[in-house]
Order: sequence, then structure tokens, then C-alpha cells
Amino acid sequence: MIAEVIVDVAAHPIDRPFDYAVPEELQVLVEPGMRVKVPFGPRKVLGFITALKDTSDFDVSRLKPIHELMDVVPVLNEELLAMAKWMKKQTVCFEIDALQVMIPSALRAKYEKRFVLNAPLEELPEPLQPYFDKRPSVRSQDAVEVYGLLKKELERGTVVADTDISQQTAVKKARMIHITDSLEKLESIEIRSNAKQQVKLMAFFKNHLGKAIESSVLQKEAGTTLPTIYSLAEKGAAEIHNEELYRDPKLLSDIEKKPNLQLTEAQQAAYDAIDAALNTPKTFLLHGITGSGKTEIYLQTIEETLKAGKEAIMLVPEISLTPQMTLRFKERFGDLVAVLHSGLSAGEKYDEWRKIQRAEVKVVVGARSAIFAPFRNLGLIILDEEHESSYKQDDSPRYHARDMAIWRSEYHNCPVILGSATPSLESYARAQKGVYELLVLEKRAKNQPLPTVHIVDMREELRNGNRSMFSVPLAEAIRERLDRKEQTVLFLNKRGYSSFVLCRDCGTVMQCPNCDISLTYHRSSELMKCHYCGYDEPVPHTCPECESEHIRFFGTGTQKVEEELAKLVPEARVLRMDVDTTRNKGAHEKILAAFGEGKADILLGTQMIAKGLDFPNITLVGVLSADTTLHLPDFRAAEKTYQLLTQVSGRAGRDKLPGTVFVQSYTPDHYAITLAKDQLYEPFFEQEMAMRRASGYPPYYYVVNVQFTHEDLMTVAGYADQSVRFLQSQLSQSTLIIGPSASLIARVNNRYRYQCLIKYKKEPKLADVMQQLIKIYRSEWIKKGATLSIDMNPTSVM
DNA sequence: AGCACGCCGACT
DNA sequence: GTCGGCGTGCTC
Repeated sequence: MIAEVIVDVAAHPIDRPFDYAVPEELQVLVEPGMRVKVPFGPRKVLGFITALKDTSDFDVSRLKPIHELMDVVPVLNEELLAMAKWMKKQTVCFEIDALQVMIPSALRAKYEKRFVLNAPLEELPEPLQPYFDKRPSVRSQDAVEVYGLLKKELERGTVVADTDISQQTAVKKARMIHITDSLEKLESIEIRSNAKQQVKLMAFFKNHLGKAIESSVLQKEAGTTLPTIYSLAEKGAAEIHNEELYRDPKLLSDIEKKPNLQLTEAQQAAYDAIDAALNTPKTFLLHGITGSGKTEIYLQTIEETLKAGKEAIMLVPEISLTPQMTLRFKERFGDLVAVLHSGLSAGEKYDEWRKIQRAEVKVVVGARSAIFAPFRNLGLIILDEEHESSYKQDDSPRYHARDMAIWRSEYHNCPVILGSATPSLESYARAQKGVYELLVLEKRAKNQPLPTVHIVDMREELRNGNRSMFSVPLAEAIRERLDRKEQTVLFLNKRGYSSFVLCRDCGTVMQCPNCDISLTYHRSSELMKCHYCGYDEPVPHTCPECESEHIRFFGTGTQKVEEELAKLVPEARVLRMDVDTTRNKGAHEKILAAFGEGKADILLGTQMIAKGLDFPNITLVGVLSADTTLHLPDFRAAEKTYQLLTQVSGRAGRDKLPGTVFVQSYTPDHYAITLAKDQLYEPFFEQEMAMRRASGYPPYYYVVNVQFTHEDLMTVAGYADQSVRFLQSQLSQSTLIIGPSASLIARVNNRYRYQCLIKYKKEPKLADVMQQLIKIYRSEWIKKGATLSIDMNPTSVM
């Protein structure tokens, strides 16, 4: 028996299956999808079995045997193995990367070099002996001081090198105390009256008959110690076992089950359409304005799916994956729900994943990578906020969760729901063409009116002599809310406001010496940091160029606004939410909870407050500058601005009190701003489509971004130029190739970056041509220290 | 990617 | 003479 193995080496020449002999004793056990340890050249690596067969094109007598089987149950099933192959083609990535992204990070291998003793200890030179006298091997990193000696011994053969392959986390085991369920038995046990500890514990036992409690929890709750527990256990009051345990971040027991809500007519219509298609691989685009009750439709269609004995995946953007959000699912589906999000430790994620693999849960709620949940009988996939760019992974494998969802829906014959208040142009265009079925919710579920949006022309403010960040009408509105004890949310677009140091005499902005980007001022550490390469230096007192002392610190965007706000309304209680104040685990939730409880009048924040903020007392939303996203050099700038404004406006007036929104802008007539005012999606779509058609961008054209990096500017420019010429010769006439040109950030970590953009409508040879380009790169440029990265359908081209 | 092999310069 | 620099080529 022969196994095809994809080994854990991400490099072009290795990116294909290697054949290995399956040892006799493993033949009954092996299955595709299991991980194996295999010899690969002079070392050992981890790999995935992708197929089993009886013959090989390779010389069978030279096949090496599998060294060790890492799993008893496959970690990937046939579906996911097939999906990885497709993903490799689709996204131009290594197959091993596609496989790795599908399993929890805890199962990914860690490699550690070791020196293993291969002769009697006495044969080693004296200084080496202490390293081996307790153990037969020593970790490479623990023996740095004696590398020279070890090298000699390696040559003599008294010591051999080896790689230790381990995974990060294993199954968690715990000591569980099972209290007997028989009160009689407990009462029959005699305890000496001076054994006070035991008496106390016995009382606890009597109150918790038949329960199983983890030993450490029991010790805390009952105020006892392990020996006491053991003494009672010996008398028959309890049994003690070591058991596998899930690291359950939260106990579900206190969550109250909640019934379905009554659907509105529009919701019902959408629900019926999906319900009728539960066994077809159809994609729906659910276009519902903010607050139109999309989630209730999700919940009820999931319920139908479960009734049919199938499973469901619910994807949400990472930032909306808040406790309130997941609570709604747990209220409906109880412990049939697994939640996967970045706040979990690797071990916790692994446990949630195991629940899915063992079919103990039926619903997964999670961010992007939850699309790989190893369900076998998938009945429904939902992507909420489908336009979010976080559904696309921005490093290899550069996959889009939407594409993966549609692939799985075809495999399982089940529908996909793409939900959004502001669909991506791609999806809406597909819905118009009939590729997706469009479902529309035009009204808010509780029939609240949309908030009133005022656009404030900041040029006018400036002309009237107002140079602050707050326009007169916004400032007035804020004061009004303070008087009425209502809440305000102020939204600051972080980009464009990042904090830098500027010399007011010569205009110098401090730059990173390794990257073409300005350094960011970090107040907490008093350092200037580069966000691209990690470089830092102390904050200067004088300008490094002209030695002037007139240097100005532009504080973090939100910090600066906070200071101005304090001048404007000194009496207001302000909560600030940005990367600085949410760095600690749980800080995000704490700030939101505090705001929800009315502990502050104003919440000031960046992107992260645009989503999921749902408090009845918010009646005012201020967007301090709508322009910052609008003028980014990216074809999606208008789309992103429209989405953001709609999203942010949706935070106001979600309950009984009507909401008001102020959008400040220097370009108040731009269609992305005027049309977002009344959430006129269709007209926005039409207008933006016209722009895209004129400039040849998605959805009219597909885009591929090819980026090159090299230490030397001329070299990388040369390679980019050769590539463009090669691509032009291979691709069809109608395909446009833009560039090569320097990337927006032309240098990162002392490497110059060049890119070109391929825009095409139909290009059947594209995958082949990209492979050929990789071949050229492999045979010539890679040796010279260049890198090449290919991004199919990038979300942004900056 | 990582590791071994192999061929040339500067040291004991 | 040997140690060690990194170019080249292979990995079932």
C-alpha cells in the first residue's frame, strides 16, 4: 500500500504529492486526511495523506516508509481534501497552505531541533556530558554554548541530529469528581466529628447529589482540599476519574432558551423562498437595510435545517462576533452551537473544532475560517455582512470565504445566504443577472424610521472661521443630547489621522529608515514606531533635519479628538474605543457594556464601533470626516465609504427614540455621501457600476494583483517589467495589464515593492499562465532574492 | 524551505 | 594544511 503525502514544506518544487510506503502494521489504520510524520531528505516533516493507492510512478523499491501516524481519526475528510485541491488552483497557493488553514492551529506542527546521544555518555568530551546525563537528547536552543563541540561529535557519530515534531495543544484532561446520587449512601458514611473538613465537604455533596465537578472547581466552591476529597471518595461518597474535557469558555447552563420572533410579511417572504430551496445549491442575496431583521431569518432557516437533520455554518465578520451576537444563537440552539473566534485560545478553538468533528454540535458561528467546519451533512451556509473585506484572507492562502461557501453548497446541495445592507457590487451584479436570487427587506422590522442624516459641508465651516474638528451643527447636537441625557456616538476614520511628528519649520515628517512610510507616535511608550516593519526609536526633541524645536506631535486620532471634545463639552463623560484602549482581552466588551449601562454620554471610536452597537439611548451619530476613506487610491474607495456611512448611521435610533446623524465632509456632493444619506442603494449601485465600467474594474473585469519585492530597486523593476511583457505575450488581446509600477508603499523592511494589475473578462488560460510565471520566477529570480506574490481578486489594490 | 555537498580563500 | 564561506541541487 502506498500513500500520497503533501508534506509540510511551503515551496514551489515541493508543492505536489510525494509517495510513501505504508508499513504493514499501519495498513488497517491509514485513511486519507490523516497526518503523518515522514522522512523527507535528511529530515522528518509532517504531512497529510491525500490518497491511498497500490502503484506508484516513482521507483517502488526506493519508496521510504511512513515514519509515524499522527491521527487515528482523519483531521480532514474527503470533501475538504478535494476543496484544498480546488483552492490551490483558484487562489494560486501551495496545497499545504490550503490544508493547514482548514485545521485548528493547535494541530499545526511545531518543529524543534534536538541533539540525540548515540554512544555511551563517557565517550563524549567532558564539557558535553552534563547536557546528556539526565536525558538522552537535548534541545538545540538549550545547547547554544556548545555548538562547536556538538558539531565535532555529529561528525564522529556519537551524537545525531533530529527534529522533534509536536503539536501545540492536546486534549485537555481533568480530574472529575462524580458525587454519588444516593443520599442513603452518603448518610451511611461515618465521619469522625473532629474531621471538620470532611463534614463540610459532606454537606456540599448532599446539596449536589449525582453531579460531576472538576476537582479544582470543587476545591474552590466547597472550600476544601484534594486529600479531603480523596478521603470521602474512599468511603464511597464519590468516584474520581481522569476525563477528557472541553475548555468551555462559558457555561451554557444559565442561558435561557428563547422562542422565535414573529416574522414580518417581508421577512416571511424571504424565509419562504429560502425554505423552498433547502435542498438546492442556490445562492441568495438577502439585501435588507440595517435593522430589517436579517438575523431572525437566519435563525429560523437554521432551525429548519436542523429539523431536516442537517448542519449549518453562520459566518460573521470578526468585529461583529460579539458576546451579544453569539448569545442570540445560544438562546435559540443551546449547546448545539459552537463558536469560533479570535478571542479563544488555541486550545479553546481546538475544543470547539472537536465538537464539530464529533458531530456534537450542529451550528457553527464564526469568522472567516469557520467556513472549513468539518461538517459532513451541511444544510445551510450564511455569510452575514457579505460585503466585508475580512472575508478575504490577506495572506496565503488568499481565499475568499464566499467562494468557499459556494463550493461547499454545490458539494452538499444546500443553499448559501449572503446577507447585507450594502451588498458588494460583485454580489449585487450577480443577483441582477440572476446568478443569485435577490431577496429584499425594505423596511425596518420594528418599523422605526431611518435616522435623519445631515451632511455638513466642512468647507463652509472653514470659511466661517471654524477650524475645529466639530462643525457648529454637530457641536450643538452633542450639547442637546447631553441636556436630554441621550447618548452620542462619534466615529473617526482612523486612516489619514494616524499620528505623526511634523516639523513646523521645514515640514519634515519622520520616516521609517526601512520603509517608505511615516513613523507613528505612540504616546504610551513615548516611541516612534513603524507599523510595517516594527522599527522604533525614541521621540525626538528637535527636528532630525533642521534641528528646529518647533516640532508638533499629532496625537493618535481618537486621542486628539478626545482632547478637543473635552474643550467643547467639559462636562461630558467620554469613552474612547480604539486599538489603544481595547488591547487587553475583554476590554472591547467592557467598554461597550459600560456605554450600554449609560456610564458615559459619548462613545468615541474607530471602525470597530461601526458594527453591532445596538443601544436604545443612542440618538446621535457623528461622522467626523467622511472623506478619509473616499480619497484612498483604491477602486473600492467609494463603495467602502458608502458602506461605512450606512453602517455607522444605522447605530442611531434603533429603538423608540428617533436617530439623527451628522456626516462631516469636505466633498459633500460626492455620490457615495449623498446617496448614503437616505440609504439609496440602487442609485448608488448604478452610479458606481458606471464608474467601474469606465475604469475597467470589478464586477466588469476580474483583477489579479501580482507583486514583486527585492532589495534592489532596479532589479525588482526589471523583473516586474519582464513579467508584464511575458503576461502580455501570453494573455488575450482584450486583457489589460496595468503597470508595472511601484506599490503605494514602495519600500517595506528595506525591500522595494513593484506590482502590476491584470484586468480581464475572460481568460481561460489564466491559471496556466500564472503557473508559467511562477516557473520563470522559480528558475531565475528566486535565487537572486526576489519574491513574487499573486492575489486573485484582491479586495484592494493599494 | 532546509539541509548536504562541494569548491575556493584566510587562518593556526 | 584545515576551518568555514555560501553557490547548487535534491527531497518519495
